[in-house]
Amino acid sequence: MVMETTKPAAKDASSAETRRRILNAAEVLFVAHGFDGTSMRMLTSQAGVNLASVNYHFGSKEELIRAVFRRRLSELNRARLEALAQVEQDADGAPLRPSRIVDAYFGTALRMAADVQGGGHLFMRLLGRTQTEPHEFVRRFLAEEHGPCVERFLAALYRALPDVPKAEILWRFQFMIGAMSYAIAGPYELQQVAGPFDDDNPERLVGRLMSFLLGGLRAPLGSC
Amino acid sequence: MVMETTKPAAKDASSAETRRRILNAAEVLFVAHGFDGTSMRMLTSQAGVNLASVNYHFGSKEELIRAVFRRRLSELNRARLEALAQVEQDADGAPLRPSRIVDAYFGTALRMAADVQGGGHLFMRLLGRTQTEPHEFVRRFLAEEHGPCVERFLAALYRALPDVPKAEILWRFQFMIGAMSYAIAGPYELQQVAGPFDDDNPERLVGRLMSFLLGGLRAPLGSC
DNA sequence: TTTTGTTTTAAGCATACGCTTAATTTATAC
DNA sequence: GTATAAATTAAGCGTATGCTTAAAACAAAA
Repeated sequence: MVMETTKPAAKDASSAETRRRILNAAEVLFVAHGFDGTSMRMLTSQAGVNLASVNYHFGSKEELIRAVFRRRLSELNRARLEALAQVEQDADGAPLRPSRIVDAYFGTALRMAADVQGGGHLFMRLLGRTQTEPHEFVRRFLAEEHGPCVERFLAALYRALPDVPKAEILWRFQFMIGAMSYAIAGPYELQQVAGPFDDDNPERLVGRLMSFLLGGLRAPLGSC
Repeated sequence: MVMETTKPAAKDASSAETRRRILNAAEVLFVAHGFDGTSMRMLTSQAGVNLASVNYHFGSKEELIRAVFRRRLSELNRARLEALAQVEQDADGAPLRPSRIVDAYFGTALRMAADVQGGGHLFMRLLGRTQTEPHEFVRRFLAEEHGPCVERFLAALYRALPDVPKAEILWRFQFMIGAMSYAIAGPYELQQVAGPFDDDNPERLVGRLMSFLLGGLRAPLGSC
């Protein structure tokens, strides 16, 4: 199975290329038709590879799904933690501003989502729908992948907002994730009603969402 | 096909009962496994009816999906419009307070979602995932069903917030829908990280979300 | 009771699914 | 070159899918 005596050389290049094509096709089709709605035959023909390639390279459809997420998610969460570290460094011991924490988490994601040609946009749309994903293995896998990153951000928010009950912060974090997901998914339904938006510049979307999220995060606690 | 000479009597009761059982089973299984993940055989056996019943009563699986949404959505949007009418009546000609409008739309939905035993909770979870639904006929159908209601609420918000650009209101409405969806879906992932919430009382959830939404809606416009 | 229309039932059809397999091709190592 | 491992290919396996159908069961009308 594995070449043990010598280095893989160009052989792996071919293998890696096939894997890349499969992952890219999977990203496109999973967003468009869902996991169940994307058959191996659709997928492999879109990728221009043989039907058996997915099972050869990834083992199963389920493992392919995991690989699709893994590829992008590790980079996203790395960027998030790096941004958070930068915020902490800038603060230089002083308490962190909540707005900086929120930007490190959600701003980083939105900027990845703005990367249309690199595929980040597609992936973020895929990621946004997984909270309510029917397949449990997907939810479980994502919870594991996100876990360490989310943990650190929550801890940062607890410290930055010592007067706010933790349960409240957790819920508001949940709300913010929802708002972000729908920001990325785009206002399909509203456009049907209100006509096309006069402004759907992705640059401005970051500012719009950030403003909204911070307003929500800083809202008074009691009932309104 | 249709009994024309006499009134249907008890015959329809049986028919309606079968339909009701199918719709209820569909709601449960669609939430748990998605549309594609729910087969006609799963569905009919859960409902305790014959496999052919769905096609007999609804025509196809696709039409069944539409019927599942129709049943609850007409009631939800009726309640929303009624709540908005009440707000307008209370205002008695004066400008509406945005918080009242938001409550009429999102509070009504959340209160329906709090109705666990009546099935409203299940349905609202189903509804929350449809924004990013792969099947286009579902998104189109929902846009049509929601259209008139959303249109009226947007118009109300435009009037209540004359200084805010319409595009901004539309986006914030989109963000609010996302936050609500995730509020209803529940913080599954965060619970994995932060442990079980010390408070997930659905009563308080309404207050929590309302506070967050209003904070977001009233946030300053410029970049932060 | 007979008739008429509605609903339920069991069996089956055509097709699509994920995945496997044996053979072949391709590329490198010796 | 020959040997060896990796990757690709075409064919096919067993099973599940949505849906149809013809017959049976049922209920109300005449």
